[in-house]
Amino acid sequence: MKVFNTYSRQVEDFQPIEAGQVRMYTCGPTVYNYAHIGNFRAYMFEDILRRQLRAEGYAVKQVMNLTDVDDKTIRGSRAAGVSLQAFTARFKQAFFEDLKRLNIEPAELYPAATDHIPEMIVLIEKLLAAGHAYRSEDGSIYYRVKTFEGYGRLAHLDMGGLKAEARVSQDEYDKENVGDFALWKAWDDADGEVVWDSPWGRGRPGWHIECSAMSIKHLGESFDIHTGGIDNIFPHHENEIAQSEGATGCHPFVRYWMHCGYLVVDGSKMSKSLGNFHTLRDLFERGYTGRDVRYVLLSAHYRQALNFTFAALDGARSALARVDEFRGRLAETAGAAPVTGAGAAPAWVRAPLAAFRAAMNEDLNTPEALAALFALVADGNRALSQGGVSAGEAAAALQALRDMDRVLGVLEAPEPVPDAEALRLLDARTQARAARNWAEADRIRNALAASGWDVRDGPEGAKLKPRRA
RNA sequence: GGCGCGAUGGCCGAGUGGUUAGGCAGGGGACUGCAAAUCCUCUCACUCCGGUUCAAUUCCGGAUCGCGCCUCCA
Repeated sequence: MKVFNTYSRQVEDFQPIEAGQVRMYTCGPTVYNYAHIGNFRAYMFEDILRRQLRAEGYAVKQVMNLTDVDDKTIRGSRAAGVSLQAFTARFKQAFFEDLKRLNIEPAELYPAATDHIPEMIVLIEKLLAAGHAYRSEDGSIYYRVKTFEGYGRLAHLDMGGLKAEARVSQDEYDKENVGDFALWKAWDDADGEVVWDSPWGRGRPGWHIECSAMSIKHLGESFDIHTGGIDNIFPHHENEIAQSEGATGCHPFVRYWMHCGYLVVDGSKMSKSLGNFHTLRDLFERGYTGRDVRYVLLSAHYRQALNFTFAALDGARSALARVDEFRGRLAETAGAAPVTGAGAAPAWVRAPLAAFRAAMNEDLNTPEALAALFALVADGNRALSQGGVSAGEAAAALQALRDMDRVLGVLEAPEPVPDAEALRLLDARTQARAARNWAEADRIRNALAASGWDVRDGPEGAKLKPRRA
């Protein structure tokens, strides 16, 4: 399997530290609001990555952090007049609900920042002892960036050329250098009751330190993959490297850094003022499903900017309906036929499956993988129409779809079964048609449509299909 | 100013030094009592200007346009 490593800016062969076992850390949500679809692009990318790794036979241990203490969560909880914990609990729950609706596999572990304050303090003490950090007058602790050789390497930034401009906020006036970043923030009024004791006085952790502390604790001082959106490259991931390697002396902290591109909406960055800001919940209210959204997120390569539009969402729905239709045809042909060995699969099943796997192993090329899926659909439909498909072959094709869906997670969908009343009406219509009573037949067809069923007349009689929006 | 990304047919979106990406939409056909759905099938492309090459959408240079990062946004 090949993956693009941000650190080297190259596609590399993936080799885990421990054979057969992948340890990966994925930067999770800051739980101060409902996540938007741009956020979910990252979680989707990570889901596809872990699914493909598993499909290739690796055991995966994925750790995704929950940032439940930072400026935004503190501000939000104070505005809402509730405790930080109560405030973030609500959005943690919403986050997991959303993941489920997108059919994103759960990570093995979801550590929360507030549960790892002692580990962060230990890490900061190590950095202080190593001379990588210093205490400022107000009791905050900063990372002394110039002591870490190679700082800026991940982001390809030359820190020497950094302009000392006015982006330094006022509460950071006592840093030695503008590039230095906070490991520990001394308490101030805005923090309210959000405070922990530390060897340097009361305060709270900086943002970056949590990921170093939690990844080291749960994955070790050196692990395989670390992911996030490209906006995390700098400063967050750059700082993580400096903190982790600075504290442990272990290099490399991470072997493969992987980042997904932005999601834009109608060609523009998502923003509330443009009215193109969408949470997952907004889309559900408009009648779209997690499956529709998931398909759209799969339709572009993860490193490319993805243009999210409602036209794409509608297109996703149509495309998935075609796959559903195909699976239905296969199931009828397969009947109860057993899935035999791979050798029994016809070429029109084997070739797309091989192409699918090759595409996914080439740095998760999901658009090409979807093309392989549709090659299977088209070739299979053609074969079915020509009547030359055996039950065993159809079963093999169904198995191929399941194999693909192990990675895509978007194909299988429960189909509602017609109720007794609908079946009775269908039967009545069949009799009306036999009597050439077209008016009555059409009346029943309309009645069925009103109750959510489409009637499909075919060579083998009429069938009911759930009506699509 | 520094670093980096992108420009593909109506829309979305892969890829390749010479041979079909794919999806959606649209046209045609099959099927049907009529429909719908479905299936089959077809049209439409590689921002511009140079260069390398037998051959460039693909490589190199430049231009134009769009976008991102440069201290806490996935």
